[in-house]
Amino acid sequence: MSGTSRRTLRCGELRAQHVGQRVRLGGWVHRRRDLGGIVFIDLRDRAGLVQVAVGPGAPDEVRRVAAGLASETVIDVEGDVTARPANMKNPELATGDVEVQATRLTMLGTAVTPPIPVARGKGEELPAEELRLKYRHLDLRRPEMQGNLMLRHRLLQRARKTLADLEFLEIETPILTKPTPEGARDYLVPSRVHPGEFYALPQSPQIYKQLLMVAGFDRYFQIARCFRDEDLRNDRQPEFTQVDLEASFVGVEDVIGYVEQVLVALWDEAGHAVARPFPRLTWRDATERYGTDKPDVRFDFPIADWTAQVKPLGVPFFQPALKDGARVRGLAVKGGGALSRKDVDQLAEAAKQLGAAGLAWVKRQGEQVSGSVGKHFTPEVLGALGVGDGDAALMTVGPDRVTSPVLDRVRQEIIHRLAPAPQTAHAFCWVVDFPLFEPDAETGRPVFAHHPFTAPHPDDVARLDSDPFACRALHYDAVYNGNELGSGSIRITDAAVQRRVFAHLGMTPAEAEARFGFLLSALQAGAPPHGGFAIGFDRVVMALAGAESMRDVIAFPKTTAARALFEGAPAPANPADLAALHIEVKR
RNA sequence: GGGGCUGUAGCUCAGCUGGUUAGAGUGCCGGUCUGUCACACCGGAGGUCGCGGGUUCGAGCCCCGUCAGCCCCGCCA
Repeated sequence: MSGTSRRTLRCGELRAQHVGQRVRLGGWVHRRRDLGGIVFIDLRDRAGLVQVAVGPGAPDEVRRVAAGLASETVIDVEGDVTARPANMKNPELATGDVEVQATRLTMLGTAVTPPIPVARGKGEELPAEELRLKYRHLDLRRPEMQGNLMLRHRLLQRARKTLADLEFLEIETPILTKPTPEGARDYLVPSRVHPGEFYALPQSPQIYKQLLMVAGFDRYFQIARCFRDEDLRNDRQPEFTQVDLEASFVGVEDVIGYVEQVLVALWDEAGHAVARPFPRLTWRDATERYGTDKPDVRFDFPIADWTAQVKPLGVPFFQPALKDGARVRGLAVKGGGALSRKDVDQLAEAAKQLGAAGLAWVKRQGEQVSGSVGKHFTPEVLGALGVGDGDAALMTVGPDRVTSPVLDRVRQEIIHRLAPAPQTAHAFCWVVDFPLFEPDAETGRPVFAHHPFTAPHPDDVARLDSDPFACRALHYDAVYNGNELGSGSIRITDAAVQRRVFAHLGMTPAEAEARFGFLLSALQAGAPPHGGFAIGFDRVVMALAGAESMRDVIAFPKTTAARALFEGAPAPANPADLAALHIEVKR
């Protein structure tokens, strides 16, 4: 299959079975070892490395070319595949049992000395990320990056096949869409033919896929590129890929079932067996036990409410907050005695940065109790909290909105520092029963926690106006080892309910009509019950590739300042082009 | 928008309390070498210490500003 008119097969595909054959190879000079009388060339392509030998018996022309080959030159080699003598095999190389004795050798593409190395020694540091992005064509040649992108390809194919087998139809939706006032900032595209008007790049195909359900396509999916003009993170790029799906005549169970099948297939593609169904926990339990809506449930190490046990101890650090009705919450750390004073100080510093008053700690060594609030605790009290010999307790006090993120962070840091054995390698879970509203950061007024098309929980619809914060949404998140892999919901299909929701967002009926009239009129045209999900595909690849950064699973990613260093985007526009778009730039 | 870390040879880094001519490994160039696989050995070239300003007799090192990359908070319906 890999053969062409200019090669027999790929370099990395050679095996003992090819011994005796004459082959023609094309590839990049990975490394060259010139021993004088004999030259070895490691020739590389996407399949791997093979050693080409140019010995004293090779034609003079071949020896002359081999002696002058620079790294990363593209060459065309013809030669005989020979078995290596036993003591000259290289077990670290898939092709290490054989080598190619070159009989013909030509340079196809000369290469200047690469500014960053492609071939890297064991333990050698990677070049600065800035340089890796600037010389992306070289960075992408590295076997690690080739492996990441080849895995990404296989996962994409597997997602497609899995959904197609489940009778989902792959349908494309527009990239030039309508700006939306809510949610993330839009990337805007000016219209040439309509002065002063703009398209937006989609933040997700949300409304389109709902329209496809109204149109009767029943099950839709798309490998969708999405765009959000927000500040970036290690796992957030301004353009990213979702495995987006939507289905009709479904409930929460159906959608969760489809998504589990896709995720299990993707993990299988990467060689990991994962059991279904995934465990579920409610949003309330997740935030109570883990302090976050994306808990890492690989570790059975929950946050506990210790208010009842700690309040009677009269610890000065806790008293003022306890008077205001706050709770003391903490973590019983098995083996926490191993945490150094420096560890604890750093944890406390991190806690303060997240708004905690501080982080109180106690260590128990037999009958000895020490720590910042140690003198208030006895072994008996600690035992009741689950803190045994050699363990530690870390705790803080305050409103849940502060203690939850603080203890989430502390819990993650402790897992990182003490590196306990996980109970499972691949811990999926569903977080369900999210609240429909959350308080606005400034006004405290209820605002939608998700997008405004999410259906309220049927048991809570009656409380929509009277007690909005108590209303749950038919919204669910897929979480893997503490990472949110995606979210979805059952949608509102009643136009009247959808109008009420828009009114909740502070939109007048006229505004709702102007912004979402096309959705409202669709819902009145006979809308089936429907719901869906979007899997953050880049995060899936990150997890399965073991990549530290999303940039390592995207061929041409942006920097944290949303720049493309390779091609140099964004860039100032030509004044004539701006004029044609009716745009004047103020600086 | 805010905070932190980093920026010294092509690359990865060291550079003490501010003090003479800024170092190492690797890559590159030249040489020796017939079994290496990060080949080995000998020799050599290579520096706007990110950029701008300031303090000082003197700045890679201290101060201010700025740019870039990375990490985090805000943000991401």
